[in-house]
Amino acid sequence: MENKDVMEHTEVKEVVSRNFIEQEIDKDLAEGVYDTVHTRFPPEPNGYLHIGHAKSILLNYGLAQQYGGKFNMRFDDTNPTKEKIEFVESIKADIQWLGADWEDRLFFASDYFDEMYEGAVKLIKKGKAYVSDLSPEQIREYRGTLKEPGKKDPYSDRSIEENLELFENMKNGMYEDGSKVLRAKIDMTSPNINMRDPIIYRVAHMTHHNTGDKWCIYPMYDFAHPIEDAIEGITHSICTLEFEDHRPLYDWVVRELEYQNPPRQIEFAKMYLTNVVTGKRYIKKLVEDKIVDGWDDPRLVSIAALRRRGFTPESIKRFVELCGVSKANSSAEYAMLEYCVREDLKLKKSRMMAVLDPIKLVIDNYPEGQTEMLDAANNMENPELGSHQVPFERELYIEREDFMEEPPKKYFRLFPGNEVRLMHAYFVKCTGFEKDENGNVTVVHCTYDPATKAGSGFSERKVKGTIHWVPVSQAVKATVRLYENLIDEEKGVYNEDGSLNLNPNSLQVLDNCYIEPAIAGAKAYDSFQFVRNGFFAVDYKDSKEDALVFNRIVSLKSSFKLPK
RNA sequence: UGGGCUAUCGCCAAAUGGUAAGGCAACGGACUCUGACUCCGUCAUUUCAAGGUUCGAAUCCUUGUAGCCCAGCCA
Repeated sequence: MENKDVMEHTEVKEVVSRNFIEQEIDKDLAEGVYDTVHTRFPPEPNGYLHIGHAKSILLNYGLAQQYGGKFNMRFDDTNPTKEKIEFVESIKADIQWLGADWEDRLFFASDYFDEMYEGAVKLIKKGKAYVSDLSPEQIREYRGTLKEPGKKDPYSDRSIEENLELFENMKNGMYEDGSKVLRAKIDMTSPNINMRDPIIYRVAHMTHHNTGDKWCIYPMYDFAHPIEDAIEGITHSICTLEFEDHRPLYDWVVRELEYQNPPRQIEFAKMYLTNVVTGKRYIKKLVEDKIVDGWDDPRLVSIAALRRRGFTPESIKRFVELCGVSKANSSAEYAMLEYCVREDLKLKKSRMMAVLDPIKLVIDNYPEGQTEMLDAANNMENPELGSHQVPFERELYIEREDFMEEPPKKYFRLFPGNEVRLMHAYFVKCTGFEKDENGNVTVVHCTYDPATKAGSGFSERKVKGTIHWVPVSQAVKATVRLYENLIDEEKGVYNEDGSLNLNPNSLQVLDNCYIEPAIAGAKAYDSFQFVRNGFFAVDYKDSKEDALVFNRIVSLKSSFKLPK
């Protein structure tokens, strides 16, 4: 008996392998290097967050949760020339939306400027830092190249006293921007360029969004970051691969500053997504050229854009989990993101009916003027979501593509003589159709079978197709914006000339759509409608317009293709 | 002979010397009140390449190859 329980328990328990960061942390914990896990997300407030940041946020937050540790939010605002206060709020909002909770630990690197200054003084006193008068050009020259070692900075032999005085003068605003810097004295011949006496403080007479005009010297990332981490008691400073070469410097700083239990940096590969534009340069151009309407245009992958497009925090979290963490450069397929949102939404949201490209369906044997209210389950697979009423009447709108005059083989929808189910309603059999002078179908005629009412248990015969509809007299006219990926899936990101290969159909405005009355005016209705193989979502950017956003989440490839 | 990092299915990714997990995608088939969903099945004799060590190698060694990152007073 007991044995059986154990067996069942083992079977139920999913065997999840640990990613390399978890393995490193496990080791640290086992060896007693740290007795807790404390992570952080340290964006520079110089732009909006995108899907790539989501990975970092969720990774850091997830690790803290998993190990019962803490997660800090920190703005890495050490360069006033690039940062704007506006971004601070949007970044905070996005992180909260994603569900990463920093509790009361919201910090700014600029809060530590005093301690950083003291750290610099300490280095000078140890003979590990000096003030250099070299110009930016000279600094570059002396640094050497990737293959050649650098040359000794002629100012590197200044006395401690002189350096102390000079550095204080720097702080006191006695020098012009660019005229003096504080450099760490490490090794000008190091094969690692970051170790060739890196600049750790520069002069910048600029008002800082947080510290105002208190400072005119600002620490460089390489010097500031390890200090920020150490002050906050961060154990694992997780960042992206391009900082790998900076790790020796990170370790040098915490060692020379003699921090106890210093944090350690671990790097992972950034996440790229296929068929989307991630480069800031390109996004800027897209915005400038008015191809997209801003950084939160639903076709972009900023967190705000994904939110507008209908993605949920849960779906993004799941996506990040599915992608995993490694040190190999890779890019995930957009299809995986789509899978995650479908998975998240399919049991959670109501599925309403809407017709995007309407054609009239007349049920000739249904009494004129009669309306009956049909009960429509909000979600067939999840009864807990309840139901709502849909008025049914003689004239309905159906999707134009749900009728074909001459159907190809295996077409299960409406065509003369064929019977289909109207979702939530009756079976209807196509009896004919009308065309206008251009040969376009304008009206489809059919008859319905009262015995086949949904929910009646009718089982005499079956139909292969089911189509959605809305009642003509009560449907609400709507404008639907249909978004698809910006990049053409088949052709890749770039054209041969290097320009972006944009999908001309990435945005289609459909202004002749009809939605069922239940969602009329209910902008905040948290509904998604699976329309054959996609869904549309209410646009979250409420103030913008009353449009619904149609989002073709499921690839059209998986559906029945109409032969051309 | 600059340095650092990476390489496992179309895309992610596990395997830590014991005989290539899993997910996405794709493809069959069953089911279906939306051709969706669900279900069931298929999908790496081989891990960038070539040698070597070993009873045994994706894992260790050697030599190559390919890709990414680094010469901001950016982060």
